[in-house]
Amino acid sequence: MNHTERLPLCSCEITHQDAIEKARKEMPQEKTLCKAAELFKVFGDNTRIHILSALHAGELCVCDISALLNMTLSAVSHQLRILRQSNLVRYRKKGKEVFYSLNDSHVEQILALATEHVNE
Amino acid sequence: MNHTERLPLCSCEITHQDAIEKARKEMPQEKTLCKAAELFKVFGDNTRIHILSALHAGELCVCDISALLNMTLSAVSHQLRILRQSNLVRYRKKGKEVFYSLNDSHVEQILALATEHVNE
DNA sequence: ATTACATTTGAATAGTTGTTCAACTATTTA
DNA sequence: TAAATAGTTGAACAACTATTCAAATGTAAT
Repeated sequence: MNHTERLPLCSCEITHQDAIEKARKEMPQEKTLCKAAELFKVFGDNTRIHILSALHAGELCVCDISALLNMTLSAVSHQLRILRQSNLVRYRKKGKEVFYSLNDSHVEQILALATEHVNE
Repeated sequence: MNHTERLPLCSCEITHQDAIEKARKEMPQEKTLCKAAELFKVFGDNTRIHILSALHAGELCVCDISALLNMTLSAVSHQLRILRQSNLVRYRKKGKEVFYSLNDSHVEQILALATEHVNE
């Protein structure tokens, strides 16, 4: 018995092995896809995409974002932490204020492509 | 008393009104951002992004996808429903089989941009 | 030092989401 | 018509996530 054989979880008998092999070869490597999913997960939240979109116009302090989105400072700060951890934003401190800005030109491209898509 | 006045949820006194106004003017409209967030939410799942990536190589039946991702038919079918509802995939039936394929060239562009991003 | 204020953080909670399991369609074949 | 098979669907459960609240930082002004 060949223990390296994949045990298919589906009960299908008919699979198109050539098509499957083609897909397997052409797909990006596992790690890349996982990272991409993580990236999209960050974009896939209404608050965060509003923050990113706002920062596209220029840097803002946490208070500005809070006022702009009409959300509590705490909620905004929590989301900013996630954006920081994903390296999508950077920040600089000036006195008591913290100014955030976009960290990566990819962000703007991805945003632009998405808004283009949703506008058909 | 002006009831149209926004009640800021943050306790900040210092906001940069000009920066806020600039952001407000330049941001896409609310509906667009929400739709974009919904789109990214769909991309932001490991299973779904694997499916989309696999379909980039060509159409596959549900059983193929199930075998390729080593997941149950049911789990795959549930995710395919979400992809269908988002108009990201289309399908054609042939006998008992259902073949899925990508529905939109934007999908491929967004995927490509994301993989480019995660590879620094 | 003390106060004031912008921001962060941790815990708690409510809501969302992905997978599984079992039952159900729909199509083909015998 | 009956059996077999590819796929779908709904309910249930576990895992995750966004917001709130309260408390804690850190910086500037008094």
